[in-house]
Amino acid sequence: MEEAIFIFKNYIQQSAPIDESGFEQLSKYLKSKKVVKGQLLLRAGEVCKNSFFTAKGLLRSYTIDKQGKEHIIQFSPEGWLVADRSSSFFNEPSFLYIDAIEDSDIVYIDNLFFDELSKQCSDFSLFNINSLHHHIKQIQNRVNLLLGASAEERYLDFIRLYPELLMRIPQWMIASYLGITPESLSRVRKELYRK
Amino acid sequence: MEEAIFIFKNYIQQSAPIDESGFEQLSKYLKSKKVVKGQLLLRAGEVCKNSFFTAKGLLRSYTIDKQGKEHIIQFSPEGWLVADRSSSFFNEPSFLYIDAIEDSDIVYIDNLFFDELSKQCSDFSLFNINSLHHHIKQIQNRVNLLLGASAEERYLDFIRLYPELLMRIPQWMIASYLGITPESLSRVRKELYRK
DNA sequence: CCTCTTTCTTAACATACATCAATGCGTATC
DNA sequence: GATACGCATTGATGTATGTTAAGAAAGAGG
Repeated sequence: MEEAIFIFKNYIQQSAPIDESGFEQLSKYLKSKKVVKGQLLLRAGEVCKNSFFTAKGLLRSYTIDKQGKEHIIQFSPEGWLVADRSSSFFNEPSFLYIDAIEDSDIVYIDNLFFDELSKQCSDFSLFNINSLHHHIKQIQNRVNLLLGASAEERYLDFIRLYPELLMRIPQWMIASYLGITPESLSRVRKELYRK
Repeated sequence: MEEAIFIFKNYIQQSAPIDESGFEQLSKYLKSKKVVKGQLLLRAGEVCKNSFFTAKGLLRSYTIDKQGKEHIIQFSPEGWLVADRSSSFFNEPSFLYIDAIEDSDIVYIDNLFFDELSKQCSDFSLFNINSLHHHIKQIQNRVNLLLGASAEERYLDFIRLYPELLMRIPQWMIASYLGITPESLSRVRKELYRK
């Protein structure tokens, strides 16, 4: 078994008690791929047919607005799963782009994988509902910060939540995630040093 | 059966084929209440033990930030269900307030109602997953607007999405929902008349 | 019907953040 | 090792939105 798939299997087994042969059956829905820095995995307008599990490396998902500006929605380092859930679930064109920030080992997971797994294993659908709630909580928190917190506060929150990502992600991307310009982030950081 | 409960029953039956006696059994988890304008239904810090179904009237959910400013998260007119899902699901203190914008008829739905209903009726858990995805889609869209759209664009989007609420909600609340001040919204509107 | 409160509007002024432009630094590329 | 490119920083300036304050309009309550 390829290493990326193996790592993914361990990830799944944490939430669903599936045995080797059960997993084997589902493995037709999985593809391990190496992607290089900058490579696109999903393009806005496409229907999202896969989830992407990062075995090694780092992905990002982002939108592009009318003025052509990117807005980063999420980072996805090792052990994370990323997809456009709405697009998958409703079978609608995605408005997300997903690409690689670093050379990465990714497992492409066909949506059918989760359907099958849920059928075989009720623990997994519980896990799925759990992760939907986590997702809501996380986005909701982001809305709150965007509504009520300054650039500095949002940056501090980012550091608190994702300290290990700080050195791996270029600052202009962090700025994009925070909803500010790279110049502003630079100034925020300068101000924080001063203190 | 009280009218509010009756309306709620119809709402449920749209997604779950439950018969009278089945519903009767679950009705112990339901309470119909009249609430007056301004009345609090949920306070931040409490664990959210209920969902609230609006049979008549209008609710709002909101947070209060460190500086004491309110940020409206959601409006909930007739036929809508509102709750702090994260708080209910994870059994954590809520950070939401919910109160009534108008005198309203509300059904208080104990969280157990949905648990029981899901057990009895698999269609309903499907409905539930569906609505979780809808929720994610909606919040995600809001994040996008906050990241990339001007006050005017956000206002126009609000009008597009909730035209029927425009006259029922005071403008300062709409401003709060949009993440701007009432004064700014007033200017935006003036500017729109001019065009 | 009058009073009191809340909401909306307008204006002057303040500020956080964006934009534009220049510079420097690291590091990939050949 | 020279070139070039992406990224971070800094400064000058611009702009959308916030703040404060006042008055007008609308609505609620007695």
